[in-house]
Amino acid sequence: MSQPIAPIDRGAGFNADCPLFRKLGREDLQHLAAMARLRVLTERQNLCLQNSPSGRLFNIASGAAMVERISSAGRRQILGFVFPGDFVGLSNSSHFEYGIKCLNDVSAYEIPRQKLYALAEKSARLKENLSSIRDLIQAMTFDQIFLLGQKRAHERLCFFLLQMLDRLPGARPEHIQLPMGRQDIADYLGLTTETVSRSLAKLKREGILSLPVSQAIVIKDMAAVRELADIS
Amino acid sequence: MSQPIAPIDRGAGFNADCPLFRKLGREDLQHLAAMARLRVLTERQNLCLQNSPSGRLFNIASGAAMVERISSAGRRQILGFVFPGDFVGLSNSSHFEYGIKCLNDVSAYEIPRQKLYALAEKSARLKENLSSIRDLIQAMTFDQIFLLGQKRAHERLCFFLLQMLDRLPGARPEHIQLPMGRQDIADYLGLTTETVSRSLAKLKREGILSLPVSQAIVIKDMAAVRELADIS
DNA sequence: CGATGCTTTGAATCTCGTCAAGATGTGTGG
DNA sequence: CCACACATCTTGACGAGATTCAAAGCATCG
Repeated sequence: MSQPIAPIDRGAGFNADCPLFRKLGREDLQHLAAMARLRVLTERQNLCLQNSPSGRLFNIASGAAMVERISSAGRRQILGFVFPGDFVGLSNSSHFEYGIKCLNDVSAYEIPRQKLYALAEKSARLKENLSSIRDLIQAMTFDQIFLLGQKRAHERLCFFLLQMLDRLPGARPEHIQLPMGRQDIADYLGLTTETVSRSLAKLKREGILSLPVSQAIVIKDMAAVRELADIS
Repeated sequence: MSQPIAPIDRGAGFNADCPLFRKLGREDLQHLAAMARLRVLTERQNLCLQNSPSGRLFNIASGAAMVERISSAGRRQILGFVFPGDFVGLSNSSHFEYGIKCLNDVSAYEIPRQKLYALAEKSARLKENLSSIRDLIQAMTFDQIFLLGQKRAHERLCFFLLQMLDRLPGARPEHIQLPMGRQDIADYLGLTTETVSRSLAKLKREGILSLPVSQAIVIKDMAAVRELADIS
C-alpha cells in the first residue's frame, strides 16, 4: 500500500497546493501516483523536444524550466517559464509544439495522457482541475499576446518581474533570484539581451529597481512596477 | 419534429464543416439546436462585452467579428478574427477576458455553457470536437505569440494574409476582400495603421502584392508571402 | 590566474511610432 | 447629380525606441 504512495510524499508537485492535485481524494492521488513516472534532469536537458510525439504531460515537482519554440529560421520564442506545481502538455495534438528545457536541476512527473484523461472521466474533481489549468494557461497566453503587441521594453520587464514574484518560489520584492539568463528573458519578452540589460539599467536609474548581482533583482518601488506592468 | 431541426438547416454554422458540429449524429445536433439561440447583429455591435459574465459560448454562423481586449490605459489588442464555423468562449472563467465586436452583419448561435458541457458528457464525439477546438485555439495563440515576439512588420502582414486566405470565406490569392480596416489589422499585429499601410506599400513596391482598392488585396507572389510569413 | 561565457555599455543604424498633411472614398443633403 | 462633410487610408518628415555590432566589464571554474 505504501509503495504507490511513496512518490506522493516525496515530490513537491504531488502534495503542494498544486492545481492538478488540489482537493483530490486519497484514492485519486494513488491512481495518479501509479501512472506517474518521476524524471530527474539537469540544466539544459530537455523534458521534451519540440515536434516529438506528445503522448504525455508533465507536472513540475522541483526546479525551473522554460517552454520554448524555435523556428526553422533559428529564432526562439519562450512561451513561458514553469515552476513547481506547473503543468505542461495539456492538449491533444500529436506532437509538442514546443520544447521544455531545464534551467537548473528539475524533477518532474511524466504522466501518460490517455491514462490521465481516463482517470479524469472517473474523478469530477480531477476533471475540474484540468479545466481550470487549461483556463489559467489560456488567460496567461492572452496576457502575453497583449504584452507583446502593446507594451514597451521596460514595461514588459516590469510585467515579467511581477510574474516572477507571483510564480517563482521564494521570490519576494526585496529579493528575486532569477533562474534564467538575459537571453532567456529577452526571448520571452520579444527583445534582445542588450535591450533587457538597458531597460533594467533604466529602471535602476529611476530608482525603481536595484541589481545587487545580475541574477538577482530587488524591487524598490513596487507601485511603479505595478503601474508600468499593468495590462488590465 | 421539424421544429427543433429548423435552425440546423438554416444557419451556416449548424451544418457547415464546422469543428463543433463535425461528424455529430442527428440526435446530438437536435439537442444542440434546442439549446442554441440565434443572435443577429450588425456592424460594430458586440456579441459579448469584455468583463461581462461568461456563461455562454458562440458559434459564428455568418459574417465576421473580432475578439478584442482593451486595457484600462485604452490600448487595444485584437486577439483574433472569427468567421463562420468559428467557436468562441470556450473556457470556464466567470467573465469574458475579451469582447467580440462585429465587423459586418453577423449571425451567431449563442449556447449556454453548462448545457453544452452537459451534452458533451453524453456525446463522446461532441467532447472530442470541443477538445480539438481548444487545441486549435491554443495552437493559434502560440503562433501569434511567436509572431508578435519575433517577426517584423511586413512579415506580420504576410502571416496575417495567409491566415485570411486560410480562414476568411471566399478569400483566394487573386482576391482577398478584407472585412476589417487598417486599425483593426494594426491592433491585431501590434503595429500602427501607418505602419500597416507602409508595409503593404513596401510589399506592393516589391511586386509581392497589389492593392486594387484598400479593402482588397491580391497576392502576386505567393512563395514570397509564404517565406516572409514563415514561423515554423 | 587565464579562459570562457554572460552581462553591460557604447556608437551607429534601422525600424517603427508620432504628428501632420494630403488623398481617397462614402454617404448625405441640397 | 453634384457638392460637401466625414471616415479612412496613404504619404512624408521627424524622433524615439530597439537592434546590431563591437568592445569592455565581471563573474565562474578549471
